[in-house]
Amino acid sequence: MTDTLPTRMADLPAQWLPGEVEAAMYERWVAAGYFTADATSDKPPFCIVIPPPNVTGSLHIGHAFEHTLIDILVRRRRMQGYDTLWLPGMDHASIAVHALVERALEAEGTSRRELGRAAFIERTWEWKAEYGGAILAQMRRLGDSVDWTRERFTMDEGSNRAVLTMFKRLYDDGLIYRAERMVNWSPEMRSVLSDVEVEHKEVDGELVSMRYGDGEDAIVVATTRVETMLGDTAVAVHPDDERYTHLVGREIELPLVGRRIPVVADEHVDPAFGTGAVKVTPAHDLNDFEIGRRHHLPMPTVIDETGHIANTGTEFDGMDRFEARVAVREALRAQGRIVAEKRPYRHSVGHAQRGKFEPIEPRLSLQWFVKVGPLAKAAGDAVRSGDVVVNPKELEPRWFSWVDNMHDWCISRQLWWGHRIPVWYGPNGEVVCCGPGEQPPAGYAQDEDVLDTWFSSGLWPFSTLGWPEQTPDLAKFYPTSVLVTGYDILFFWVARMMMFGLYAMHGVRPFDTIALHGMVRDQHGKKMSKTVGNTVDPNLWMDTYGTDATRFALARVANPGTDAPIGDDNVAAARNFGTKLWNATRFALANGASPALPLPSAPTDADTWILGRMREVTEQVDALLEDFQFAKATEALYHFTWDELCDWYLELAKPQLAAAETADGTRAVLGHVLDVLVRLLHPVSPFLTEALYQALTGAESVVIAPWPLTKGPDAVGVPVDAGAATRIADLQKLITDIRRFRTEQRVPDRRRVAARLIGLDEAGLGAHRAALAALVRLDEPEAQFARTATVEVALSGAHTVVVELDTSGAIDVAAERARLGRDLAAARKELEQTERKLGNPAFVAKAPVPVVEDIRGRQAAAAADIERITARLDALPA
RNA sequence: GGGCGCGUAGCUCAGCGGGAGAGCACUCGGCUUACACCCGAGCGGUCGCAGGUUCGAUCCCUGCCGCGCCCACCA
Repeated sequence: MTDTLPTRMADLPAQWLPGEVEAAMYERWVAAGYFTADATSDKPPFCIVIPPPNVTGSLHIGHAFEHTLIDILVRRRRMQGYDTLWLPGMDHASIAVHALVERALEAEGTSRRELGRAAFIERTWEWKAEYGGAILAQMRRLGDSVDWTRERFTMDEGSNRAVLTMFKRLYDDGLIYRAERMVNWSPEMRSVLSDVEVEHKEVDGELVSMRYGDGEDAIVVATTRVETMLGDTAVAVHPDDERYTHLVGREIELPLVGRRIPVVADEHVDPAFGTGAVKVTPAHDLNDFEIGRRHHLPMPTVIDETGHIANTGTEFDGMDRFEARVAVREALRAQGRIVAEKRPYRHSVGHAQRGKFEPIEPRLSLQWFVKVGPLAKAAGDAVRSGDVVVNPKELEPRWFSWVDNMHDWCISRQLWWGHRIPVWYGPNGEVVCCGPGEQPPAGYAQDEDVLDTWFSSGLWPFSTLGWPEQTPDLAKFYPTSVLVTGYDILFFWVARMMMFGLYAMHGVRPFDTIALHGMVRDQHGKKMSKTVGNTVDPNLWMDTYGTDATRFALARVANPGTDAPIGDDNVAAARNFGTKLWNATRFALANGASPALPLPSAPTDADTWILGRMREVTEQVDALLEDFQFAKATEALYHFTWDELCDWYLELAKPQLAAAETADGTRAVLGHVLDVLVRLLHPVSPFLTEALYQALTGAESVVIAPWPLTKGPDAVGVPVDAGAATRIADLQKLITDIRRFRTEQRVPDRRRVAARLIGLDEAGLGAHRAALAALVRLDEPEAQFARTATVEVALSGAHTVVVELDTSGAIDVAAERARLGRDLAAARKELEQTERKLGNPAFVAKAPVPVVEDIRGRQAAAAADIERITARLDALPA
């Protein structure tokens, strides 16, 4: 036996292809230019734009998951003859980078403020270069077939031009404005956050009721943020609330501060909640801000940008907001003004999603906004009209609820890392917005703030293709084909790309399909988190089980829009699968299999059956991948390979290879099926399949091999032959039943048993005598044959094969009785069920004829089984 | 409060109108010349509960119980 594939079992206990082999393959693919797209070719385009991770310095499992799914799509399209372009843009993720760099600086004993703006930015570039290189290497290792030559960074020159162009256009169209609004303020970042960056979470707080005013003027209000009372400028009640009509319009004294504040009537107040009276802090609460606007109240800011009390003229100035909460409460208590306290009081508080997850502070401040109305409307309409498809469709309502109710988008950030807002202020209050190449008049000062990360990220589908230049890439690859991302990022990124794409590209969608995947979870379906310690490192999996196994395992749990639970066991199973395929191919090659051989003109049933299944599976996998059903496609390949090809065809092939008249045909079929299988598997497990494909075919690379077709002259496999399929199914049943008998009779696996097969020809299985003998270790009966046991197997078409065995000795009657007893019970259950149905006149009258016929057939078979098994039981010695 | 979804074998999940499935785990037997990362056989489920539609419901409808996620300015 000559192996053309090495047996790696001995030297590589963990995985088939060591990292160096994978790396060498990857280099070869890159050098051969397989990953390079050509905008001038006439091949159809397939383009995916994606942000690689570039923040933590290590490939996160979520990114490994997403990249695997994208690469599967891209590799399949490449094999189909598309010009594939997987364009990596580099995310600058300003807030996260800012937070991480600040932390790094803190560890070095310095700070952003000490460094100054220019030095901070320089330090950030260094930091990103350090981590960026590491992460790119890890992504290449994952096998991503990315065109790295077109890598774009969102803060490079081209990106800056795109951002400036976009900002200027929106500004000139009146879609960007500056206003003083209630914003989500992060005291830690000292920056504003957009609505989507705020995560509401239930926390145990306190609800404190306190009395404002005295005597007749007394009115009780409640709050969860006592410290904000320092900024109160009114108390509001419902206009129809008779309890308070006498107070409306009067002024009462604000405790601790001593300011006189009015009692106002406002529809917003719910008279049924609490006392029906609300304290109003217009500068630190959105509702209060609206009330303040309606009643022209002053709006003093009493919490500064660092989260400390300020400008109240009280002893609380300079106190942290949480310290002040306690201090103010106790001061009020000292005055006897605390009426009630509820603690703990569960309520929802907004937290900064990035950074340290601290509670955000609503705060009135001057910021830049994108007027989102017309943009969001277009984004909704694009999906409504079917121009853009959301997959899976169940997530569409989420999309609509978001884009149809979007608030204006706050785009300014008080950070130093990011695109700076291109607006300059003149000495006399002039405001100019400068586009690319434009210079502000001398003496003007640029706005200090930078843009939200998602402003530049929203431009990716076209900025990475060269926009605003009219490049060949842009002409060919826009709109891009599909956006693959997690549902968690639908609003952050996808919505922004959609709005900006439709706006900048004159109504042309940025992508045809939004394919949403779920989040990777641990093996128990729990969310992965660093604090719980259930995170997994894809690099560790690649070390332990190999890249292909890691990719296969990830794909195998990827159902659209659904979370993907995965653990070591899944990856080990995927590794085992690769091993199985590897060994099957070794066996085939050692026996001279080759796809170059002509398929046999007189195929056996097994040949016809496996070739028919090959075509079916190809059709299935192709359709499933087209529909982003990665898990099902992978599952189909797994079961075809293991349960059908390896467990049955390979075993049936052994006697065929031993017989001269079928040997060549078997070699051809084996070669053909493995060739197709390896090509179908390549998008999922690229490295393993490259090795196998080259060994099988001697061709240059599976990366550029044709994707298997099921139609036309190059269709793989053969059309399904029902006759062959039935005969193989019968053969399998026969073999399984005899094996079951052997196991239960404790006939040693290795021992050959003489057997007489009756009715084999009548059942159409005459040709399979040799296979049967080989697979269940039967010998031809000889002169001294003495039947000691009989196994009867009911097959299709009312055929029964009787197997008389000479087990040379008494059989275990009890075991045989138990086996037949189980069969009898099953048959009786079947008979009972079918008779119940057939006994129902309504069923016979109303059910479709084929269904009734099917039940009749099953009833007859069950009845025959019972008779046969009963007779067999009776014949057993007592 | 609104929206989406989920409760199926010990665990994680497919199936979604006519005979209960997979992977892992478990039991028993095997180093059978591709593979012990393996082979063979097996155990294991009133398909959350209650109604309804239907000849027929794990599958469709309604309600309930339990759970998850997203959105939402109620002090």
